[in-house]
Amino acid sequence: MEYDFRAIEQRWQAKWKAGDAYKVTEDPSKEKFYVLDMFPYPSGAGLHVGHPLGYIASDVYARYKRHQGYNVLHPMGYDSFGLPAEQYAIQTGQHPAVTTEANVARYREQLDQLGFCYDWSREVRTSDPAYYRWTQWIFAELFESWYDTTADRSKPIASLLDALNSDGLSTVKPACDGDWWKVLPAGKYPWDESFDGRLTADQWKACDAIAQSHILMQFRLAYLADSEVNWCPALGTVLANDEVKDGLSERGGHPVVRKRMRQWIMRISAFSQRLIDDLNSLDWTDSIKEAQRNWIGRSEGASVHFGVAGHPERTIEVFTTRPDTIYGASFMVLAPEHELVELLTSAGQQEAVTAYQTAAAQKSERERQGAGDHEVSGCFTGGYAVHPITEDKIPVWIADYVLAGYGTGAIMAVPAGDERDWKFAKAYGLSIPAIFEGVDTDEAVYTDKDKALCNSGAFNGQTPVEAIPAAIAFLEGKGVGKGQVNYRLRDAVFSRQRYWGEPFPVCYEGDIPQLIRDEQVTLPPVDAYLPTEDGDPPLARAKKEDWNVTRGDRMEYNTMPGWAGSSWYFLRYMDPHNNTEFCAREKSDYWGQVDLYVGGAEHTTGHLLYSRFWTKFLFDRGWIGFNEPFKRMINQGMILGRSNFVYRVQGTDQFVTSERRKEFQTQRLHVDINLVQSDKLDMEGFRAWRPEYANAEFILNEEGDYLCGHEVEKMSKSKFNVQTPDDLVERYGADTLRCYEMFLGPLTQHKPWDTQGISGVHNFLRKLHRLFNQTASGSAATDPQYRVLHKTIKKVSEDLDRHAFNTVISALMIAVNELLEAKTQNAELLRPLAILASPVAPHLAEELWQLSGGVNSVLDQAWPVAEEHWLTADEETYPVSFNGKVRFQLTVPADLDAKSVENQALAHEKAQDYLAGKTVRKVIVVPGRIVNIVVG
RNA sequence: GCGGGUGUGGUGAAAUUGGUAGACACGCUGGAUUUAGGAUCCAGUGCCGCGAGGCGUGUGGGUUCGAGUCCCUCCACCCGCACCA
Repeated sequence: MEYDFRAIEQRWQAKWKAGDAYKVTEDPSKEKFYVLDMFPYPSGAGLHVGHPLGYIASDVYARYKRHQGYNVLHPMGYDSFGLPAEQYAIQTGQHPAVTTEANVARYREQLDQLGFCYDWSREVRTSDPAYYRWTQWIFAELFESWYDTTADRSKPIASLLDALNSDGLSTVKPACDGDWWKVLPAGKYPWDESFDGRLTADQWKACDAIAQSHILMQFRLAYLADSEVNWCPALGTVLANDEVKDGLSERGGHPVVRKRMRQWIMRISAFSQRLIDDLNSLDWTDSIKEAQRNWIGRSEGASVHFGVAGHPERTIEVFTTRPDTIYGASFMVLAPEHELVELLTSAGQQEAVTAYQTAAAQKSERERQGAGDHEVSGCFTGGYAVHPITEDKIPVWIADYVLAGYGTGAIMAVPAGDERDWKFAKAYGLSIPAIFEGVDTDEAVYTDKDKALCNSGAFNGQTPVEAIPAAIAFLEGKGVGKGQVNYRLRDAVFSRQRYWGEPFPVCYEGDIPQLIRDEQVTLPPVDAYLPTEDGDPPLARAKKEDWNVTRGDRMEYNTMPGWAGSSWYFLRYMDPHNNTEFCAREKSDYWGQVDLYVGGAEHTTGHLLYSRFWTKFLFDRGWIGFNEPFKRMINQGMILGRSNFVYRVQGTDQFVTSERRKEFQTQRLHVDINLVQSDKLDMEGFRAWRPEYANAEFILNEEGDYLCGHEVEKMSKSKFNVQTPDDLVERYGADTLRCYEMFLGPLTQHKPWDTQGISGVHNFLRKLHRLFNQTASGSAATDPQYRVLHKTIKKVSEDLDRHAFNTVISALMIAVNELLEAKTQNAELLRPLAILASPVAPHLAEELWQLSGGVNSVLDQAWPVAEEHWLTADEETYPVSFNGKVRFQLTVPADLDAKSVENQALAHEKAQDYLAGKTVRKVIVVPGRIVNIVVG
């Protein structure tokens, strides 16, 4: 009987669907296992063969865990808010929901044909109001929370109000901007210029409601603030730091500039240390953990206050990791945007400073970073700072290389010990005090830490390692500085000036935002998906009656960023239809952390950071019982395309075969891989492909073929190298495609797609099918056949445990080859093999399970156990080597002791050739492995 | 510059604790068969050599009876971050 994969796959997909085979419910009697895929953004292009790689791997693992008796949660959904649908809407006027719906349907169709074991009753879509209602709820709870830095926990805002009313800020330390009282919007506050942030209960109570709400805003975890944001004019929206690459937007590659805007912001920075510390509890690769640490960017050092000459009441605060080098600070540099620039600038320098500031503001982020080559530029303010120890007056400059967004936006420049400061000093002729013993820092900068300090007062003779803590203590004693830990991680901008995202559950009364919590705010229809003429976001176009809720003076016009919905979706799968909570605590207690998270490595840094942040927040507030979302994570490698090329002789319609292209001046052109078989071009097909090739003539090779060139590169439409899973499922079946993608190589590695190899895997499934079709009643299984089975059980189980899916397929191939060779006909023996094959080839496995007399579905069969006695052979064959070179094989009884093995090896007739005239110095016998005879 | 990773046949790769390098496939070569197909079956296939044998896991060294695996050096490529004080 032929392997009719179409009939088999259709039959079982229909039966599984009819029987709800993949539906799971909480079952306290069973141990749970949560296997999650990164849910896709449903793009219009559909899936290519690279997309399902991770889905197949997680599916295989989920099925394996189910066989092992776990209650497996394996859901799927869509990250369905996003830019492409909106941009399509801008162009066509079609509502993004319509585009999204169509794309989702297409994705579902493609996913279904691969036979995944998703429980589709748990599907979520981030753009579904029933879902984003809870994204809005989490936002609202963040708004209603503050971060207690003493307890290192998020707490409800009510507890902060209690504290403010009774003790002001004397007993609580909420996470906030350092100088929160300086950035308050205009209003009436009961304090004067000298206020330093130590708010008393009386002052608090003396504030009116508006002032109180402004103050409270400074402590909320979701807060509104004017801040420098990454503004992308082409996209008309702000972007988060991780959405900007090299000063260009990640999507579309448009220039990004800095702009000051009032935005919703998430206080993720309060979680910095926990986000670093808790990485230790996770089973992730070092590279992902490192990327997280890198992004958070912790550095230890000191904050130091320099005086301002002529303004004894003001100080310039800087952060430094090298407080030991403070005696070498010969000038200061402020970011051009620094608030003290105005005060410091002398009349004579005013013009130059303003020009420099203007130029800096107009530069794009990319230009400002010098696009890699770090040119020095700066401008003297004309003002001076006072060194906190020597009390010398040192000049203050502004320069691009000091970033407003890091530290305090100001540095003490130590040219002797810092590369950039040194370059800057050289460029502008500033002094470079020598502070390292025996180092001429006039010639080159010295950044190592193994020379003692000099010209450094009390620190003279100490190495930096000793001097750093000493310097911190000294500065603290003098009251001009203190030890400090700094993080690169900034608070995350949470507003987007787009239509296709979650609307905020917020309205405004004046400029005071009010939460709307009793009714869900849904996206109103708009007449166009572009900003208004006043530059307001698209939602400002909605008329009052278009909103389902209108309150206050106006609604919030911004929407939430793409990462909002994807930061908690793994929780919603646990309780997807709950309309009173985002997820019932009993459900999240049962399902717990994601045990295995599979996805691409491309955009994970931000996603992981944000999901971890929200998870910690929800944990702090007691809504879930774990503080990290993903216990273990695997990044699948990218499947690369294999492009084909034709070579057109320049200025002609002639195309030359790859072997002879050097004889001509040619132009290399991508050709559709569907027109190429084993690099041979279908010339007729090529002519028919595109009108400009209709008259193509070919210069062929000796065999009369046209051979195409090839190269491995990313799959993309424009390279005509996209392979869709649909074609392959049609031709070989889902099981073949699943097995082939797993067989291709280690999951985590990038690898080129090569359709040719698929025939080997397809053959394997045909042979497996044949093996079961040759069973005969009454035929007994032999011992060697049992050994093959149990060896395979062991190998497949171990390989699945360590996610080595490629060798699982090899092991099954070997088993099938050997069992066919051994003419196995016993159904009893074969049945466990169907279970072993079921994770990778579920349809065929089910068919063969039934065929071999299995009861119920193969899906629920217990995973077979390898029996030890079948794993040991009666005889053992040792490779016998002389001085490490294997010379012959020696077969002995398996239970023979090492000494006897040694004797037999030495007595072996072939050994005599190698022993002649030599003395045996040593014999090593590794039981079950090898015999090595050392002669000399 | 910093951090992470990878280098093994013509190709994808295997070798889990140091123990026969190249399993399993693809491709290729030869043969058989055939309803001529992108089918099936058999044999061969790391390199050099007629052979015995020698050489082989990016380079060079080291440890060891034994190294793809451990240590040091250098090289190449890929990915992430990057004027972060």
